[in-house]
Amino acid sequence: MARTVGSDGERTQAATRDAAAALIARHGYEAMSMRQLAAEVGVQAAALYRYFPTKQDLLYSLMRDHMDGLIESWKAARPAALGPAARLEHFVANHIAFHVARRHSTHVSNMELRSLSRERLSQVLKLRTAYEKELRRILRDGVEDGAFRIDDVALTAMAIIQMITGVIVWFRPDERLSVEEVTRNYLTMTMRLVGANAKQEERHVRDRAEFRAG
Amino acid sequence: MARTVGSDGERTQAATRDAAAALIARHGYEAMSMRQLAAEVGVQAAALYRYFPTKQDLLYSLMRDHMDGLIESWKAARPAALGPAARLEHFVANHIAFHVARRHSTHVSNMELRSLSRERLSQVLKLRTAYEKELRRILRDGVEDGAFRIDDVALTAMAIIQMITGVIVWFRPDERLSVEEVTRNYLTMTMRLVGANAKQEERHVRDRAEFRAG
DNA sequence: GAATGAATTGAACGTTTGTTTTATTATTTA
DNA sequence: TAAATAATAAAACAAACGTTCAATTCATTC
Repeated sequence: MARTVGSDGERTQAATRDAAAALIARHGYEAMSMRQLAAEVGVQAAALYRYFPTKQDLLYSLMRDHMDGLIESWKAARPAALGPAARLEHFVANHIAFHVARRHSTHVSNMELRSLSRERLSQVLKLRTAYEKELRRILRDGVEDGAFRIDDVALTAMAIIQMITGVIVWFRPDERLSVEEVTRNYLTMTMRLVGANAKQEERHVRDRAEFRAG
Repeated sequence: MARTVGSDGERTQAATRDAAAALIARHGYEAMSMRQLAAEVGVQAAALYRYFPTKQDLLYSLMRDHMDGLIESWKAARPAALGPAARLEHFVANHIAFHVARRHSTHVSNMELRSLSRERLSQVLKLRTAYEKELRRILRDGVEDGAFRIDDVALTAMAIIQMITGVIVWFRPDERLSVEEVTRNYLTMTMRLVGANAKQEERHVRDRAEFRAG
């Protein structure tokens, strides 16, 4: 036996990525064997090495794509000319939407950093830091123009990110709450968390209406 | 070679637990080998099997102890006769103090649930649920007596737990902020998150003073 | 000081691991 | 239709894995 009928490199590679994300999310990177992954894809283990030189290359590729996608998604969603409150709202909404839509790779990116080599770890962390910087910027702007009351911007940024990323730990889309309801709740909690006052909340609601109007 | 001079079962077992928590926290359960663990303890791998029948027994033991300790710690710290706001404050403070003091086993308990067998997983989850129930109770009480403004108690409880457990992801005790400062920040954020109003905040400050006085 | 039990070593077991190599077949190109 | 290339299977590799077992030495008790 060798090449099979209907075999297609691109399809195999894509199927490998999907299956790997799912398996690693469920069992962990170390617990997933290349043979197990290959079986899921419907191929022999050796075939995977045509697309990913090593197991760790596969992991890095998943993480890298996840982070690139996250940053890209925020670049596309972020409003340029709005006030801090409205920008924070967009940030939270985009973050939740992105992560809920990518539960598997989110789990991988959050849990398997320790399986990366030094250089690759620092590459991924660099992207992560850049992303977090966007949030800190929003918070700082909000403090400066009086929209937020925050004691420590860096600490608050970490708290918010932990909170809104944690959605995927308990949230199941087919249960009691919809993504929209969950997002609305987290938006409310976030705005309170940063001490956005009522007056400010009114203002950002107005901003949002203007933004959506065009 | 066989029994070594000064060897002591209890000491070896305790050292094994500590080393295992540290190694699993750093490299993951699957990535830690029994030989690696034994080397850390200063013993041969076979010796570990005198104290833990299998590798998974060791993991379960760590998690079990962690959860038991957490619940025990809350039982000892929780104030009986105070209002929701004061009780919430105690909950958050105790949670952060406990987890910061036990970074390693916290990491293990949060990351390695998937390596447990079905029955053991459900045992640990049962404890976890019981603990979370305590928080939900506080939140519900606060909603009922008007101290908190909360849309969804279950969702808010998860958000708070994710947020305050996340401390150990970024916090290092030897850096910019002390545990006390960090805790104070998280307390403020939590109280705002649940919509505790100023009037209520005053009240719980008074409660706290009374609690500490008596 | 002999007997008993506790603590550990060292070697070995069968599996499984990530990965490489070689051969073979399917598809595409000329 | 022949040649070239892409995609895979099958088998094999050494290394590492969790675990077991018998032998051996330290510590304690009588």
